Amino acid sequence: MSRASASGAGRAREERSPAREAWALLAGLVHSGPPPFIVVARELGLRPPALGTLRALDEPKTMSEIAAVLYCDNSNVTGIVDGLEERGLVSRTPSEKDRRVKLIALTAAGSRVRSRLMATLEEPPEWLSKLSTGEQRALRDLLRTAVE
Amino acid sequence: MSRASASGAGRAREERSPAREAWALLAGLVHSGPPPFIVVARELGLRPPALGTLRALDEPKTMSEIAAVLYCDNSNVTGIVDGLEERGLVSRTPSEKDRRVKLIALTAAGSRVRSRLMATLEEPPEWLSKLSTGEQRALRDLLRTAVE
DNA sequence: TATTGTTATACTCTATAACTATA
DNA sequence: TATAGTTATAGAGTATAACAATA
Repeated sequence: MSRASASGAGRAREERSPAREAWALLAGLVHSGPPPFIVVARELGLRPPALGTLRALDEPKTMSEIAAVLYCDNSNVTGIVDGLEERGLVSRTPSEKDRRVKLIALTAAGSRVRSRLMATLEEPPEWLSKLSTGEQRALRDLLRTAVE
Repeated sequence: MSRASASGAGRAREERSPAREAWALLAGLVHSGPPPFIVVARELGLRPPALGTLRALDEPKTMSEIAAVLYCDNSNVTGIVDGLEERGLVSRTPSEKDRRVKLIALTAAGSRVRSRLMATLEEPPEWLSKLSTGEQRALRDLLRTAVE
């Protein structure tokens, strides 16, 4: 029996799924260093959910929208925004259209903190920077295709 | 002035750094759905740090090693392992070489939970599965290069 | 009635510091 | 002395349920 024993369709010279291998390789690369998000959170003296809230505030958002971004219950956002408000990083104002809704927006100080955060997160990791420019372009083009 | 105004070396036809764009595209793809790790944690009734501990236990590890994987203080691991031990998912036994050290190992039940976890995490996301096989191979090869 | 956000509660995660038991 | 792990403490994150205000 020299035929492949894997479960895939009947393709000669069976190979391990390239998608699965790519995904495993990517996980290994991404987890190879300290998680940037946690590192930045410590530098800024904020906890990850608070930082995730700042990241989401590219424009003002409601409490519910923030809960959706954080994948947590609505009730948690109250405390998280409370903390950010006490630090003077966000403001909380009722919407004029529907007074049940509160709009959370960055203050000037919050905008500065968010800029520092985004600058760090947008910095490519070492494994990516060390690829050749041609390889970086090839990767970029593949990811553009994936985004469609 | 038709020359590029960006800060890079003097290359004609300046382009945005392909590494930065690739990194931004990747972040967008990875954050496009609910975080699998959090989803699985809820399904299994475990919190992310407890799940991260199980994931790390491909073989027995010390408390300190687990703390390093979780990027948290040593003292936190006590409570996390306590919870896993109460659920019968891990065992805690002193090392024979150095009795200060405790070795944490999966039980049979813990091994089953870890298998379910890993099966989910290893599943490629939709954006990757929908690439053509050729594109998947090209991505895999690029990532192999990055790993070296 | 339904929805947005808050409060109350209980539990988990987290860092710091002090402690123990080994080395 | 130094190290591995624990305990104590205080504060933040989390889900559930009940609630107030608004729609």
